[in-house]
Amino acid sequence: MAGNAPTDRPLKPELTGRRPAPTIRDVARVAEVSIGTVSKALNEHGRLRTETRQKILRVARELGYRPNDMAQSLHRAKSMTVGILSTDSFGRFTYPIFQALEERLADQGIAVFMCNATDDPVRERQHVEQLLGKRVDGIVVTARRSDRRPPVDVGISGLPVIYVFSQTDDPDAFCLLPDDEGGARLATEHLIRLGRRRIAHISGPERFGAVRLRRLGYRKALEAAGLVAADDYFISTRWSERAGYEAALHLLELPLPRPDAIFCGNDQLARGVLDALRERGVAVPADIAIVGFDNWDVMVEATRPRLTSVDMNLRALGHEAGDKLLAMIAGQHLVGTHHLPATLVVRESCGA
Amino acid sequence: MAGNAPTDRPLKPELTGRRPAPTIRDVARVAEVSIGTVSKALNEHGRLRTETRQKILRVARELGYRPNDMAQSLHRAKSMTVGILSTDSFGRFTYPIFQALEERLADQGIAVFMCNATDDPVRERQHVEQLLGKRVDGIVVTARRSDRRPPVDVGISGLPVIYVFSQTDDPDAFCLLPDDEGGARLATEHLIRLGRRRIAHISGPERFGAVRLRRLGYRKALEAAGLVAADDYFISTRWSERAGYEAALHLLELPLPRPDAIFCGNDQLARGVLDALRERGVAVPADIAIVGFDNWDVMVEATRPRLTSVDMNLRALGHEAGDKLLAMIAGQHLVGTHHLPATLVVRESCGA
DNA sequence: TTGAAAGCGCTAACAA
DNA sequence: TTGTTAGCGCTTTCAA
Repeated sequence: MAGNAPTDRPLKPELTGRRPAPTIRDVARVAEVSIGTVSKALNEHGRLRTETRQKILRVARELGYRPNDMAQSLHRAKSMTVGILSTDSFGRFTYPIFQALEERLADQGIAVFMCNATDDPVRERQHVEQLLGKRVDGIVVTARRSDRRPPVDVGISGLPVIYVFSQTDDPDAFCLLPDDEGGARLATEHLIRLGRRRIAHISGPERFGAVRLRRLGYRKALEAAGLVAADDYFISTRWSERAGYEAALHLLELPLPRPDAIFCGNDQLARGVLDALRERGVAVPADIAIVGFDNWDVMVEATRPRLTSVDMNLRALGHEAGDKLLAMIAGQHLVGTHHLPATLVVRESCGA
Repeated sequence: MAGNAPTDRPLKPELTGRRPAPTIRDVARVAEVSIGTVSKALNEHGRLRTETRQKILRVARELGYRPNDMAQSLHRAKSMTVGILSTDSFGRFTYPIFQALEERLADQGIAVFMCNATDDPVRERQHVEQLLGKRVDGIVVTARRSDRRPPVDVGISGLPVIYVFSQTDDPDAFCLLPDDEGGARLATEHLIRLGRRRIAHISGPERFGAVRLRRLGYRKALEAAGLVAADDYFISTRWSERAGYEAALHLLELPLPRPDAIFCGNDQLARGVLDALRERGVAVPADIAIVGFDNWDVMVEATRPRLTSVDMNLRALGHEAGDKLLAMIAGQHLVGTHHLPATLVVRESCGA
């Protein structure tokens, strides 16, 4: 055991220049103490002679020792990792959620596996299997939200699963969503408060739950104000600027009284609408006020006038997801669907 | 050791409903064979009596056994994981790279840790430490590309690091970038081929390497065609639609002959330019042809006419990054900066 | 064809 | 105050 040089066992550079990470054993050998003692020193556990502790810490530093998480995890039966399973190919919505979630978990020393499985159940299954093999402490599921998705099957593991920005049928599942209905209500109420009475609504395909909920919020706000939501004032179309453009032209040609406001199901639609109105010489917000949904910076700042829009607070959603997942990992049992409040960000397009 | 029921050791549901994953030991116990035999059966190694193998596989399935990757990794000194370190807060560029990379690595059974460290060196350091602790087999670094970033310090580990869509000063580093210069050249050459002679260039802030390289490509193409790049024809501004709008107006007011084409450093600028031109009654592409950069679907499809744009092929970049990282993990030693070809996607805005 | 046991790197309980 | 050792779950060599 005598005082071996640090380069004793492992540190011979291989062909690749890669070298095995030093182990606690290496530290013990160099510091001329037992493994248990090193462990004690590093984890600041029992009592040790200051001198010994110092020496161990010094050696550890010199050797570049860093405990092997896998070995630790094996021992603790806690991997300190979670998996994020996503089926959103684009990432515009899920990326902010990712970020916020990762931020929250990283604070607790938990690392995040990113798994993409765009529209491919087989791939998703492989990912889940892999995550189970890695003994993740929890799984987060996000999705493009056209519809409820089938639940993720984690077998008998009882592993915590949380659905964010996505929903599933399993009544025991825990789902976290933005408040589409509330957001739509906020937008509509704001327009009403500004004196608008003939408020139209252009939105995406009705198979999206979000579309149905936003329409619901829009309707409720109108009804609460004693206004009617004329059927012709609602248009369901694609989620694109061009669709918004066309829908706006259509609205202008209706025999109905012309709307004095249009609440759009997303910012792209709103932008198309603005485009059409400008082309037709309709003043925004003077003649028609516009409100969008998503508060997507690229869109809302580029329109003229800048676009008032509903913000789903995706980062808050991600943080909340992180907190809840941590709670579940800690043993709490959460179920049901929860909605996080949206916010209205007022700019010039609504004439506030 | 006699035939114990499957529920012998672990499977009592805890308070949380979580139960420890069955181990190979559990399988062995239930199947009434030794651990080594189970291992052989599962890994299809040595020769076993078919009967025994069948039984083991059946028991494993019934118990929901799945090998613990951490234990395997510990043994093999290969974690089968890599980390992605990103400082791109927005994700528009890095997300497609992520996806493609993850796809490639997942095919090899390698899982990806996602680490975000937007503009925070401390956080980045923590992430690197964590990844080292997890004994990842490699690290991928992506960044918002305003400038070269300091190299990631992986200590003496000799761990493979690859910089994608980002660059560092370390001459031993391996960097993978889109070919900004080549992309710009493609765009400019295309305009020249269409007969344009007075080609302006509006781009982002010059501190971006991409801006300098794209300008270089633009210039080289002009020079190769015997044209001059008038200094007034180059405008460096912010990366926004509004900036593009203003720059276009500025160009129109120059005492110079009016340009007959504008190559823009990104699609947002191009969109602002289109906006300005439409407002001024300048026909696109008849009077002025426009080409953008990024080929960002949301932009290129929404403009009228639709926008011709340079595609950096980010997914290809991600795939290539995955392949190269795998090669490095396998022991190959790669250095230097490599550029992946960009493509010109022709639409109506250039009058092809 | 199967079993036993060492070892991967670490922690923690127990001995000295 | 320090050392020894039994595991954590798995693979692999060597024995039986």
